[in-house]
Amino acid sequence: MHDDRKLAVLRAIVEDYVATEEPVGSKALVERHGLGVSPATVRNDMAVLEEEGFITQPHTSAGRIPTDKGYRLFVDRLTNLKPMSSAERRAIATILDGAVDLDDVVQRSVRLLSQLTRQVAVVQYPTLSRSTVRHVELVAITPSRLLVILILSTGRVEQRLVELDATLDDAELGELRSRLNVAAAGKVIGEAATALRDAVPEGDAGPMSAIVDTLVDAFSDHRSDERIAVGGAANLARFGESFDTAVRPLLEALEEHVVLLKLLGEAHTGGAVTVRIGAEGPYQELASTSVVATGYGPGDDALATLGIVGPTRMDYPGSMAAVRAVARYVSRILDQA
Amino acid sequence: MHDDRKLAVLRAIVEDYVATEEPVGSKALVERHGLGVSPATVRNDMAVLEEEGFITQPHTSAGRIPTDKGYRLFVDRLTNLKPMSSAERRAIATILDGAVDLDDVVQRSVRLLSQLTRQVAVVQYPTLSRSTVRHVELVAITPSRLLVILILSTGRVEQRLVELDATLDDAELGELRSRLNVAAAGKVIGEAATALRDAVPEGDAGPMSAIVDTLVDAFSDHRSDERIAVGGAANLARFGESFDTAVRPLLEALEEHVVLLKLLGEAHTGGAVTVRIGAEGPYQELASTSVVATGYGPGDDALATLGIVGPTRMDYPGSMAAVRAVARYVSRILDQA
DNA sequence: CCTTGGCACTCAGATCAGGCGAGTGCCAAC
DNA sequence: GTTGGCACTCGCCTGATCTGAGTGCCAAGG
Repeated sequence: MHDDRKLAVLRAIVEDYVATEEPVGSKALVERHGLGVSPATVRNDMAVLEEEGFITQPHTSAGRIPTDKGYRLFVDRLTNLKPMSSAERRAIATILDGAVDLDDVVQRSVRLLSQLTRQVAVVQYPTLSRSTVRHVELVAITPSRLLVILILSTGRVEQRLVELDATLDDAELGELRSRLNVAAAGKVIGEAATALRDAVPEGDAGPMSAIVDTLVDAFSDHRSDERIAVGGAANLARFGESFDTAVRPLLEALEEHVVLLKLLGEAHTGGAVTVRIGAEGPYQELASTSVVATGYGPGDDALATLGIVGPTRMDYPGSMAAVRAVARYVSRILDQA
Repeated sequence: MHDDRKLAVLRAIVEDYVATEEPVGSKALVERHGLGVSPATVRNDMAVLEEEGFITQPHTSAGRIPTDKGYRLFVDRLTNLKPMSSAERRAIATILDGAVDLDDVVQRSVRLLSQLTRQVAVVQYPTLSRSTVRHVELVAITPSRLLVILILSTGRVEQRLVELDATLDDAELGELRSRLNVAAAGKVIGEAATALRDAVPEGDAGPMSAIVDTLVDAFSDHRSDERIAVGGAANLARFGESFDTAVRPLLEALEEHVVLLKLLGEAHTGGAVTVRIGAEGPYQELASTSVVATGYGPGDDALATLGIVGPTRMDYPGSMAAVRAVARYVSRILDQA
């Protein structure tokens, strides 16, 4: 038996099943794909594939459907990323180029990804941890209340309100501002934190100390690391079938941003698009969903992750191509900013 | 026939149907509620209620369920807002008091509302349109690139990047900054826009002009008016029943923030909690969902709207109480800020 | 005039049997 | 190694039957 024909059969099964959502039988297979052999031959191949665990029968008198292992093989060895059509490329470019700020880039990316793949899209906001401090700004709201604004290289802006014991005039405020910026500007936030701490005189309990505390707190505040945008939940409606086994757990996971981050996080391996299929990894509740994700960020740094979540029965080549294309384009935009 | 008993029957039907999700028959009714009359009597009442359009039969040999009109009467005349338990009050207080900034307040409110009501919660970010300018800040990133930061009274921060033809030193920057703040600070954004325009010398094409253009653009940018937080979508899983008629259109609406805003917007009538039931209003696709919403904001201004969306068959008294409680508490927090 | 027990009637949903047909596994022939 | 033939399996569709909750109506009682 030709080993590559066996693979061709697997590929055909995956493609048909993804397209039709129905178990695929030997006869339909040879008709739809020009395999050049008889159904009987295909049946033999399928028997072997089943024995090896790549496909399975939902019930005795039905066709075959791919197992997780089958999808895995398909993704790893049989997938040539479907190149995006030029229309799609143009759509990505025009939609993302219209963005006015970081928030908008993320929002648009989510929307775009969900439309391209017709799946649920997830985009993590660029993390603080590797970004640098661009500027610290102080704004007096009243003489004793200060708004501390932190501007990061990624374009993210954090703000905190500080109540002071003392009051400050404009000159003192200006002096404080410049001391803060000298200490922190241009540094990665980890280093900025220590530099700021060092800039506070030993035993100081005045405004400077209070502000630095607030800033350091803002640095280490992982809320921003956990920020995530989700879009295309309406696409869940399309897998009306297994509501309880697939849709419900997924909806729950989408609310749990921590879980989502973990799911996406598995992807963080270089520039490649990562695929998690079915029960791979933890989260058994999500056994019937797959994740296609990749890192993105300016330069070669993967500051954050974006991807899609959908049923294991999904169009992997198309999804992977879309995820890669969007990630590349977003990265390019972040480069310019 | 006693008219108030008829109403009692309607109330009982609504309560039972909401609780059990099943059409309620005359016998079950008298058993569960101490109506003090026989099933036959109730049947007569029900026949009248049906004739008047408050209840209906899904099919001949079934019990009754409330119509939209029935729910409407129930909400308008038969509902005493369920007071929140003291535990619930405390939960609201502790969760919302922990918020660090406006974004966080909104996020927490959504989460809270969805948990209290077990429905999908929607919270609109406070709108720009009525808020005032607290401060304008300029930050030079390079001598010719400026980050313009707009801080509003609601705590919202908008930022824009401006490319200048000229370069500016620190002194010039400071002077510009103070001119901008003199013109805009403390004003409602509409007035701030005209004041800023007036502050630009006739025919000026320099930095001041470019910055003012950017600011005015940020004012009129309605993106921020349309910002919305959605939470608790997982609760949709609970109405597994009518997936296509109820869940799908709702999921789609949740993505369309414009639609959501319109839905919530109908609520803007003073401090009261507004209820839209089923096919009331436009959006026929949402015929089987109801909206419970109310305005909120500092003082008596309703800057924005928050509420929940769920099946017409929902616990109105509970939902209304929760919406009102959260809105009040959020308003109080905005008062302090 | 309202209420109540009685009673015949209706009809959705559950249960079951029979038949259909897609798909399989196996085998003998090429 | 491939192919046609063939008996077999079994999920699902269809139609028939049964059950029971719930109704509408009526005649009797307060």
